[in-house]
Amino acid sequence: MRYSETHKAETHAKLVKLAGRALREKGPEGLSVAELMGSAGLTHGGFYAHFKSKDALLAEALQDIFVESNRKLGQMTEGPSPRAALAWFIDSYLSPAHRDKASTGCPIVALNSDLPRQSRRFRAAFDAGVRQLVGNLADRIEASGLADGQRLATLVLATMAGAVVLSRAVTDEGLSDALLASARKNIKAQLGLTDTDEGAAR
Amino acid sequence: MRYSETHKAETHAKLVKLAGRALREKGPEGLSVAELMGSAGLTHGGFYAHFKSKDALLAEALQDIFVESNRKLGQMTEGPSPRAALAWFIDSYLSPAHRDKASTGCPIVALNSDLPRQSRRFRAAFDAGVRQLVGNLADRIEASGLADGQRLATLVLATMAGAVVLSRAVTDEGLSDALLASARKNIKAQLGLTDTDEGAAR
DNA sequence: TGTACATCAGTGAACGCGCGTTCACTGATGTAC
DNA sequence: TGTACATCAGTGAACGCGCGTTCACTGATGTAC
Repeated sequence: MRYSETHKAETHAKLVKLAGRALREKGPEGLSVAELMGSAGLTHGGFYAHFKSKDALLAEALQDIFVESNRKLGQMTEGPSPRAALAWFIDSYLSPAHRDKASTGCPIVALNSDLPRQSRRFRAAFDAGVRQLVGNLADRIEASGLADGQRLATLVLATMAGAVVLSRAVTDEGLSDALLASARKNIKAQLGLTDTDEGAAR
Repeated sequence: MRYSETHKAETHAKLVKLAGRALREKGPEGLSVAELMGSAGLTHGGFYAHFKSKDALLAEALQDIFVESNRKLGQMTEGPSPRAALAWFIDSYLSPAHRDKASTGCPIVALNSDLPRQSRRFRAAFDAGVRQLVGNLADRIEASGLADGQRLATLVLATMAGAVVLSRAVTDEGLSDALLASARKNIKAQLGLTDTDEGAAR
């Protein structure tokens, strides 16, 4: 079975994408090499033609997740005014949809408590990703006319991540929704944005 | 080797305490039965004289952690004025010491991303613990003369947990310290407390 | 008072299982001659 | 044009390991007679 020239690279990319989702759903320990390969329609032995080790895969998958997150944030803020874009980002981050779908959500929420037990490599990728995201968000905040973007961005991201974390932990859905809504309102107020639900909330 | 009447209960309590620390340090999957028993000076076989299963231990350890957390919060708020007590709690939650010692810290920060993969029993214990903590905090907030304690307490806890989560993820210590400091300032401002570092911060 | 027996927290060998990793192999196709 | 060989993504059996869990056993002490 000879394959096309791009075939291996395509398989590799597919594995990274699948791993990114499995990583956020099941965590680094829960992601199994055999299961991942199976989900791509392959057998476990082929894994090592693509990655040096499971840890190498995890780091690559995490990098890809952050690249994707930053790309999405960039996309969001292309069209509308900086203020509307910011409101939209906050609404979508603090939406019940984000809470309910960890597999495509923010890695900070999905992976933070696994972090201390992971390899230096993985933690470095995480750190770099967070910095990028904060920097990106800081730019949007300053574009909205606010000073001290870096500090505000860090604070906003921490608050949003904490709110989603807690909203996932709480069993009562009404309470969980209320928490997200009140976080949306609170953060927007702090950024001087009006809470008109311009974005994707609810 | 016959033991005193209270011996078994003492051993049981000791195991729960040790498990509570190991749980926050290594996570539910990282905590090994054999290692736990070894750390108590026992062999792994004896475990099942104390707990029906590993999962039963995890749930019991988690309950104990939350009981302890609530006890501490109660203690803190006994002596001083409600406002000073609240400031003290915020400072100690957002302290570098809390960031650096997960094994005795807040379970929300240490365990949140493991939660979705745990048993119903474990998640129920977590949920109950969070509710207690929120209720407890809401009481302190209302005692400080603020309305809407429940909503504020949830928001404050989410923001604090998010800040510690992020401060643990960031490698740069200066940046991590700054994040905690700015969260302290921000939360106190929202609660109408002056940021005079009345508590244990730095 | 002395002996036989019951108690029971803890021991340690053994189990089945899933994991990450290795490696000799396959087999369809491109290339050399 | 036809044959022999090289290529290489993927296969699948096998490995060593640590895990949670089971269970027959130990042995110091309290109790019964």
